[in-house]
Amino acid sequence: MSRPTIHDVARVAGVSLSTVDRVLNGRVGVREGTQLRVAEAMRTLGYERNVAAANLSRRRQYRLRFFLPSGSNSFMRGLEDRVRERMAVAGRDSTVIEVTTVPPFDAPALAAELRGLCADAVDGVAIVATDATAIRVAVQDLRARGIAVVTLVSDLPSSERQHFVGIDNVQAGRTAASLLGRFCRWRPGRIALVAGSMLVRDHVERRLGFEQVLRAEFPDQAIGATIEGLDDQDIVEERLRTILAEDPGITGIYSFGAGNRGVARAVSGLSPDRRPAVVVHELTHYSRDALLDGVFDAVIHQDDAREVDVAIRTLRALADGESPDGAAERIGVEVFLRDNLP
Amino acid sequence: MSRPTIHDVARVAGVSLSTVDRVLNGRVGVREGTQLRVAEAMRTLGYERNVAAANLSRRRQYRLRFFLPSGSNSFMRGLEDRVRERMAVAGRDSTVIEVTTVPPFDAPALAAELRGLCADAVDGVAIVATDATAIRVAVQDLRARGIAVVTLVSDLPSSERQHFVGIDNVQAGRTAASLLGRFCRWRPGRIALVAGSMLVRDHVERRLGFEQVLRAEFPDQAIGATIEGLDDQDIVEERLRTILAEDPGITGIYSFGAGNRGVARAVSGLSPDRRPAVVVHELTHYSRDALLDGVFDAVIHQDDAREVDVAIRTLRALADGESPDGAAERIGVEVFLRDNLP
DNA sequence: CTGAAAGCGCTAACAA
DNA sequence: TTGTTAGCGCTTTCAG
Repeated sequence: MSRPTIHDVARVAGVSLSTVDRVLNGRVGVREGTQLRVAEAMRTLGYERNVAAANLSRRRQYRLRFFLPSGSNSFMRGLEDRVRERMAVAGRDSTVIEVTTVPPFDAPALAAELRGLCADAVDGVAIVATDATAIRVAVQDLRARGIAVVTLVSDLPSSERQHFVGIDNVQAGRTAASLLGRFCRWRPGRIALVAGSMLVRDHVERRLGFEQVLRAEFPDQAIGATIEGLDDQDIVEERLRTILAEDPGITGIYSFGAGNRGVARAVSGLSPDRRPAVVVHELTHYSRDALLDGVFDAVIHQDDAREVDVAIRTLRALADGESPDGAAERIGVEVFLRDNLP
Repeated sequence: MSRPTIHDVARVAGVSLSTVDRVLNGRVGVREGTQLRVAEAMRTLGYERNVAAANLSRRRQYRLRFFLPSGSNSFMRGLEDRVRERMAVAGRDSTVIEVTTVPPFDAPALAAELRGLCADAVDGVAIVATDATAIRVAVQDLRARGIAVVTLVSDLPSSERQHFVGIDNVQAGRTAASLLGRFCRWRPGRIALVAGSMLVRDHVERRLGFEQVLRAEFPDQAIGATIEGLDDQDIVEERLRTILAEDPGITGIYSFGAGNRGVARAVSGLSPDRRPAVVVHELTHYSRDALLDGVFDAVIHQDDAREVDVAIRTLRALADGESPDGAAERIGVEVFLRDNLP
């Protein structure tokens, strides 16, 4: 009726509680035969350890640390807010969370921070990775010191991070093309691309996915001019204005970096009937307003609150030596229109 | 440094553990003055109860029960699968879950089941509601017996259910219009509507939202014929075929009931260049295939796995007398294209 | 009205 | 190699 406890296991195996505890936790100093008897008892009883009780007894604390880029990027600031919200209530799950911000795109700075971490002060870290060798090495170091590592939002492939919490950016690009292609279907033309920096892996992936789908499925839409806005709204605005003035055949815009405010300003200058369909990334205060004003048609989004939660759960599981449940914790590419805003 | 415990509170207030416990749990038999001293101590220490320890001590079990419609509706069967997945691992959170299926749209049957529930066998129930007075009364009864009640997927407004876990269907309809309007923007025509039954509240709401947006924002698209498919794929297929044959000006189809297979079959009979844009509800095995085949353009979805999780968390919180965190647990209207499928 | 003591399921010294 | 014992933070008898 109620779940079996170590007492039951001990009784059935004919040993003491401590012995059960030892084999349960894979500690040394138990004769092979005894181990087998205990394991057997567990199996027949269908024993499952009560994690809450174990944590209570052990006074277990999960000490986690988030490394986020500093700067004015709205998405990152939102992400930080979400982390701080979790910080405030993390005590309930016996975990303490800390945040460190580091200059964006500054691999040496991040690597230095990571190197400074002490294994008996932190159980796991979540990092918004910059794709650099220094970071890969730092991650390898952390793992060697027994610290769990997940990447958040931006991945670091072929490193020793144990998990990536974020969206598939190729899929995001494909989705954008799928939307824009349909939005412009009966009106052949060119779609302008606004990148942040093609040096950032996410942006390259988004563009790749976009081109794949647009080429294959929407031959009446060509890829027009591509501008690199460096995630700066003013640069984006100015270049985009120029392009739009030069080419009246632009039917759509896909912006896959930051600088949404620049896109909004450039587009809202146009007369409504000439306005192209616009798809951008990340739902923020600004992109939300642009959706509501009818300046943007769709926003491709990743759920930052969910990403933070998943990162926390994943790090806790990893710290306990469990393997996180990938499927359940997947972060999807979300699509927002004016009408399904949260 | 570590969180204060009732020991600390007791010491500061100059009382025993039991007294702290009594005021903590609002039990009777504590002099007013003592109560205040204890409350004061809690405040100054910033005491927060350790729920895990409390549940351990109390050997608390959350006993929850889901009532789902039986029948072949793919979405409901998927929902049931999700509940059963949770059942299997619920023990870890000291909760036991049971599922009861009842004939769909059969209010008396559901009401009878609910009436049979015993308060000392169940702490909370989640029901996929049928909008009927008998159910409202049954819910009132459950609440009177101290059982927590949430509605799932389909709400029962102005009843005593404590929470609704599901999407806003007006918003879903608006989103569909927003998509279809854009998909057909440069090609004036008529959009055909496929309802399940206009007797079901969800469907009425979806249609309402759809009309609102289509009328206001996409005047070049009229609302064409509306068919009532009774959630039966064969009926849907036949009627839709008729309509499509009669009216070559149909640019889009919005199907907001079940019967997706019927829609897919009717549409795939058309030559590709005459094919209307198609938006349907609920991502299932079938709608997924239709998306991949390019027969459907978009699917409006609600995340059933998430709904089940949220329902469980909400019921647990309600059973503890807490008020669930509405904002964090909101279920959004999701949009899937071929390219952002999970 | 208040307090002492036993115990929830598990872990961690410390003995044996 | 194994067992005994005292907690973790809280609840719950049962006395006082």
